This record gives sequence, C-alpha cells and structure tokens, in this order.
Amino acid sequence: MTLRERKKLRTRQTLIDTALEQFTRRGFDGVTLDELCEAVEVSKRTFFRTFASKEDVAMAPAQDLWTLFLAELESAVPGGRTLLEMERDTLLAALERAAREEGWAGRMALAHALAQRTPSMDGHNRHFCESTTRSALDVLRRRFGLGGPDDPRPRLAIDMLVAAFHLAMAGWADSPEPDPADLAARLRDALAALPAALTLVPDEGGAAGVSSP
Amino acid sequence: MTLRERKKLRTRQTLIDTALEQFTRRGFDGVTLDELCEAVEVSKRTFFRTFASKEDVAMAPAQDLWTLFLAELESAVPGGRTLLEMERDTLLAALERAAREEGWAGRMALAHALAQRTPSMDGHNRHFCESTTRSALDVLRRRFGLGGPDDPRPRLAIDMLVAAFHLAMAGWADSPEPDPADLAARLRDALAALPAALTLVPDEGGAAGVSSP
DNA sequence: ACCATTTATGTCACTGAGTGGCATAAGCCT
DNA sequence: AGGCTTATGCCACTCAGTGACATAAATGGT
Repeated sequence: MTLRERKKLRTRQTLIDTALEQFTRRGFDGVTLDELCEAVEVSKRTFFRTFASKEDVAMAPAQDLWTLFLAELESAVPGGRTLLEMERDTLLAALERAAREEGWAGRMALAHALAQRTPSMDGHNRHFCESTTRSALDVLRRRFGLGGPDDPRPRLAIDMLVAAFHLAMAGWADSPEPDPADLAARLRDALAALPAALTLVPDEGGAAGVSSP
Repeated sequence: MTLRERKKLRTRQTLIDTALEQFTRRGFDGVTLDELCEAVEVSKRTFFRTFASKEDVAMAPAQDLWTLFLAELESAVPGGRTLLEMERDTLLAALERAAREEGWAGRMALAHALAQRTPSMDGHNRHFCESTTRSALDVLRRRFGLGGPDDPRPRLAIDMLVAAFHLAMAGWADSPEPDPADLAARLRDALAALPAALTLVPDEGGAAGVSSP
C-alpha cells in the first residue's frame, strides 16, 4: 500500500474517531463541520471528498459491516440451509471479520447510540440499509434463482434478517462493554424468535378495550 | 371549524399538491423551496410553520395513513386473532379511512415514486416509519401485556407488518391507476407470504459458487 | 537526485435549507 | 367597532454542501 493511500486512510480514521467522540460529547447538531475539520486539521473540502455527508462519517462502522456482508454473500453456498439461515451465517461471518478491526465494537456502539437520538442520522442509516438490502437481493437472485423477480419471499426474508439485526443491536449497544460475540448471540436469539413472532396471540380484551366491563 | 383553520388546512393541501406535482416534474432537488413558496404564494417562513422540512411536505400522504393506523390501534380488540392478523386488519381499516380523502391514492403513489428516487426522502420516510413503529409498540404493550418490554416478538411482528406493507406499496405504486382496494389485496398477499419466506430454501449450488465445476 | 505527471488538498465564493426576532395583517370575540 | 389572539411576512443569520481553480505532495522514470 502506497504512502498516499495510507495517509488518506489515516485521515479517514481520525475523522471517524474524532466525529464519534465530539458528536457523543456535544451532540450531533452541537458540532459544526468547521469545528470538526478544525480539530482534525483538514479542510471542509477534504471532508466531503472522504464522506458524502455529515451523517456518513458517524455511520462508517455500520457501512463497513454491511459491505463485508455483501462480499461474504458473493461466496456463500446454501448447503441445505434455509435462505434465512444462510443469510444469518453470512452476517455472522461478516461480523466476525469486522470485529477484527481494533476498537470496532466501541465505534459501532457509539454510532448506534448517536443514531438513536439524531433523527437525520437514523434516516441516513435506514436509507443505507435499504440500498444494501437491494444489493443483497440482486446477489441472491443472480446466484440462486429464487422464483423470479416477482417472488416476494426473498425480499421478506432479508427484511426479517435486518429487523432481527436491529433488534439485536438495540439491546447490545446499551449493554456495558459491548462485545462482538454477545452481538452474535443476540442476533441468533432475535432470528430464533421470528416464528413465534409470526404466531403470537395477544391476551383477550385489551386493558382499555372499547367494550370492557 | 373556523375560517382560520380552514384557510390553514387549504394552504397545507395546496402546498402538498403543488410540491408533489413540481417534485415529480422537475425532481426533488430541481425545485427550491423559494420556487415552491412562490408558486403557492406563501412565505418560506410559513412553509416551515406547516412542515418540518422540505421532505415532509411530500410525505404527508404516508404520514396521514400511519397516524390513522395508530388511532385505529387504540380501539382494536384481539378477537382470537394473531397479533399480526390484528395489526393487518387495523392497517386495512386505516387504509380504508385514508382512501376516503379525494385523490389520496394518486398522492400516495406520487409520494412513493418520489421517495424511490430521492435518497433524502427515503431516509426521512424510513425514520418516520421507525418512530411510528415505536408508538405502535407502546400502544400494544399498554393495551395488551405481551410478555414485558424485553419480549422481542411484538417488535418483530410490527417490523414484519411494515416490511410487507413496503413490499405491497412497491408493486402497487408502479401499477397503472393505483386503487386502494388493490393495495389492500397486495398487503394481504405480502403478509400471507411471510411464513414461506421464513422457510424458503435456495437451490443447491449457486450459479457462481466458489467450487462449481 | 531531478523533473514531469498524477493525485490529493486547500481556498474562495456561492447556493439553498432551516431558524430567530420582530412588525404587520387577518381572523376572532363581545 | 375595537381590543385580543394568532397567523403571516420580512430580514438577517447559520451552516451543510458544491464548483472552480490554484497549490502542494506523492509517484515513477531517467
């Protein structure tokens, strides 16, 4: 790797770390890009050559994970598993690779906490999620037929994976000392709860039901 | 209803219709707020007293639907149905009420088409979806116990409902002459496909599998 | 070690979204 | 009609994001 590339990557990492730290401490809206760039000693123009938006810099950990997921998906084989099981294992593999990066878990937890209390970050995050989902669907359709482009099942399967992941993440990021293995376990649990969620029956007569005595 | 309120509502509707028309014709980014306000003969300041953002004005049809959904949910009764079935019927009821509004279907279709090709709109849309989901979850937990705040199933059930709705909407908005009854049918179909999506098994050996001959 | 080429960075000026403050106008009530 | 409330308009401002162009730094060949 050339010196140029290393410098660029280092600037990127510094921006991410500084942004996460400042946003967490003073709030997303409490930090202007000028201040962030000042702290990293980089021009605003350079910032926007590295990230597409103010939100993007704080979403980098999540983006990295899903990029790995897509890469892993290219080489996944069914092996008699359910589509959802295959996706689960692919995501777990991506998780394992992402977690090799020093300090990834901490960054991911900060990013998630920020997204929770910053509408615009949550929005960007979910839009990114959607485009990743589409890409994943393209890969799945290309590599396995899966009943043509009108079959609703593959799309629903990925959405269920994503829903389970968000659920797992919500619990994990709030826990003290977030650890990748714990996130993996939570993801498994959330996915295992899907069939029960489908058939869950609420108690008869809600507490404030219209015709309760 | 007072004259003041009627005027305010009329301005709101005009803004929505004009925005949808202009955004569709010239693109979301191709229309500045100044131009939109000029066309409706309203100051920019007034625009932001009616809508929180440029994106919001085009998302109004969807917001109205989900607001109705939450209202319906307050008076829904289980009646021996699955939670997901109850949510489905509640959403169908909201849909029916929303569709009474003259031209709602057309606005909804335009709004969806715009969100498809405008990242920032998609992001806002999905964030709004998430906050609605949370509110719905609050209502469900308040009215029916549903196994405490740590039970993952209710959350997953709503996410499945939303996933099915998005899927139904995607097919519906692209169809010629979008009609509310058709959207309802598509929603039923998408929800009915959920169990199959959960157990779908891909063909063995992907087309570009790593170890294919 | 030097120079030409390529590529990253910085500077400046600009557009457009969104906000606060305050004056004015429009609707409301008796 | 006239005082009261509330919506609207206007002005100046902050800040995210972009385009054009100059400058600096890395690379590769000699």
